[in-house]
Amino acid sequence: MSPVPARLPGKSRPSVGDVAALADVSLGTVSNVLNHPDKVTPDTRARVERAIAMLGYVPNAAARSLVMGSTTTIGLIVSDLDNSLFVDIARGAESGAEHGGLTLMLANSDARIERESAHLAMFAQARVRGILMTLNDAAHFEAVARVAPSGTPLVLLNFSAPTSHYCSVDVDNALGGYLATKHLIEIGRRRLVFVGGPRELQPVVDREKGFHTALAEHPEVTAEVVTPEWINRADGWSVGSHLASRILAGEIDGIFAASDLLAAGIVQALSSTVGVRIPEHVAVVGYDNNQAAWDSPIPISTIAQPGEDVGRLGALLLQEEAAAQGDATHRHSAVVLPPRLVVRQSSAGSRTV
Amino acid sequence: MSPVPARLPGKSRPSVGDVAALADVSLGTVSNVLNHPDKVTPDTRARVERAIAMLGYVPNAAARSLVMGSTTTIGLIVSDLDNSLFVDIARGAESGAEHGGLTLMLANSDARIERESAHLAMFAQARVRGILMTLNDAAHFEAVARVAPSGTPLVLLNFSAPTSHYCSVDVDNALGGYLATKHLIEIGRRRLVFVGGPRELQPVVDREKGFHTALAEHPEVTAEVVTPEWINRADGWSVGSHLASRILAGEIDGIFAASDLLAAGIVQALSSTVGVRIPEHVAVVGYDNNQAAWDSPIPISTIAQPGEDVGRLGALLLQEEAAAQGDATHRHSAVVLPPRLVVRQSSAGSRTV
DNA sequence: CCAGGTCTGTGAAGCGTTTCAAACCATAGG
DNA sequence: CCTATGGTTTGAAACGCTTCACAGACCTGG
Repeated sequence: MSPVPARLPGKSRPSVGDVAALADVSLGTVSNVLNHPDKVTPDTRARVERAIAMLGYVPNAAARSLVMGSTTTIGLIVSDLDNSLFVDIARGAESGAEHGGLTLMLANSDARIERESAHLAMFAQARVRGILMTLNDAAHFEAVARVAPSGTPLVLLNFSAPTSHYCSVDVDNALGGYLATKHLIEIGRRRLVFVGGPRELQPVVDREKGFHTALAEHPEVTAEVVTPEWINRADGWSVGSHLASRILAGEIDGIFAASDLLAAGIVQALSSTVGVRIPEHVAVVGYDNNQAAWDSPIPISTIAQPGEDVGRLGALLLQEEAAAQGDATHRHSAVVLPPRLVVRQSSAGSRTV
Repeated sequence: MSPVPARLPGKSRPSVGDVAALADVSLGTVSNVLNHPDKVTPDTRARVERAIAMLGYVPNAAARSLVMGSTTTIGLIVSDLDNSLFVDIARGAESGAEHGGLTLMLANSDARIERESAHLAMFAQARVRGILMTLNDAAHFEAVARVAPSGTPLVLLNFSAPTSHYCSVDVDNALGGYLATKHLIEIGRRRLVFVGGPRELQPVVDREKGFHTALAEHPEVTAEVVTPEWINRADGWSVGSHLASRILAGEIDGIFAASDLLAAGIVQALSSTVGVRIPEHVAVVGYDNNQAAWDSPIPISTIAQPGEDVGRLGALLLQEEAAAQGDATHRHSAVVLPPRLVVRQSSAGSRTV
């Protein structure tokens, strides 16, 4: 009665053999029903399918991949599931994988090298078709390059491969920095501050580079750089507090922060400073388009990263590379996607002074 | 020179056989070096290990699990990676798995039944040791119960199994509702509103239940219930706008919202209403301890869910159940964890009126 | 010098699949 | 009635690994 077949305690799961016996056909036929249904007479197929249903047979992926010599899975290692950018990337990667009939296995490394290595090793043992991996800095890259399983295509995400041994999909952080700065200048700001993080974070360094590029085009704009310890809300808060008096003094009228959390902290600090108005006295632009940006009391302008595109494109590149295995003609490509500016209240309109 | 062995294009990956040949030992010995190093003489072991390194040999998990008859992996299906609660659960599950020497495979279903089924099927084929799965409502449970692979332990998370066929780890939403309401009453509020979501969401229904339980203990408190279409920020915003005038009129002095997003929307709407002060005129408590709650201009009191504990405990229960496979003495347990109140500015201190 | 015991290392069997050459069967044409 | 013809079905081989009963080497004490 129950669709769930009661399996005797001692009995292990049914195999093709059991199905074949029940349907009174050979092993090969059962396999054909599963993989080449058209090669089997309709009524034989029906008999086999009934047997499969009765036994609750589920193919064993391990056995299949053993004989096939490859799996139908790709692995993705992300560095921080708490950051919505990486969730977007995961989403994109999943859709890219699905497009090629593959399934995605997701692993979270918390940006810790030993966890990255462990997951890499695990994926290698699982003989995944390929591995997607987000990376934040050069140190991690080196560690990864050392242990990366040869023979398994690896595509780097959110990072530009310094060597031509890997494909990569990155977002143009310099362009993002340029866009943010340009925007501040275009709405009339002339005294800018870049608030960045530690030098180890390559993306932050690149964003600052874009900041300076935009400035180079506008000699009339003055600029300075503040480097907090990290790029969280708390860091933003203390930077904001420090800057408040100078803003009131008119020495600063535009802030570009290297992350939305940083920007949100700054906005929070400034909002609670009597007399400072955003965006009238100072315009603020963040980076990432995190929830923190639109969730802020004063919604914050930001640079949005195309996370889903990064993931999807990475998955596609991976499949391309996997298909070209052994074919020496494959050239690793380093794709760089453009971010885009999202204007919100924190930098709306032009200067009121 | 390079630690990465250049594999000839046509040649496939090395197997135990290749290692054995190079090290001049038998297959069994290589296997022993890998799995029972103590059964092998130190220098034989060294020879084998050198061969492994030279060839860049990586064991094939499929072949191993085929002969072993089981894998060392457990699967987790979460319904929404954008919600930090589920990320917490994933973290906990990972640590619980690790504790038992297992690895976690993470899949995201976006709360769509067809994706849940697909992942369930995929895990079944992969012969995972067991499956952890977050569930939001009874409809999903029924769909899942229909397709759940028999023979693979399944533990439900964030959901209380209505039947005794599954273990489950849930959070006591009624208690959470009770705690929130009790808190509002204790800081002196007497005219409360519960803002909930649609009836399909069991957790919301339970939270409301707790609301009424607390009220029953305090006949002097009046209460009403508002049911927006959904529980997002936008819904909160419109509820807040509606309620503003009544708050000014003194008809309402405490709000318990079924989610932090809802609460954040309400706070946002009220903050922009001239004359309404939080918490002086109205105290607000949310639910979930999402980023939205502490990120709000006025940090919002909330009920924090022990997501990591849910995940970790789930993983442990799963291992217990897997170990007891076939042993009829295993009783499925339905664990219910208590949430806890986090007081922030939105309900700080006592009434000022 | 030999019986008995202790370690090491061996190699065949088997795990659940897919594939592919060969066997089978029925039908149609000569 | 015999032989091609073509579509179905068969079953052995192979995938990479672990296990386990055994063989070989070495040592110990009598």
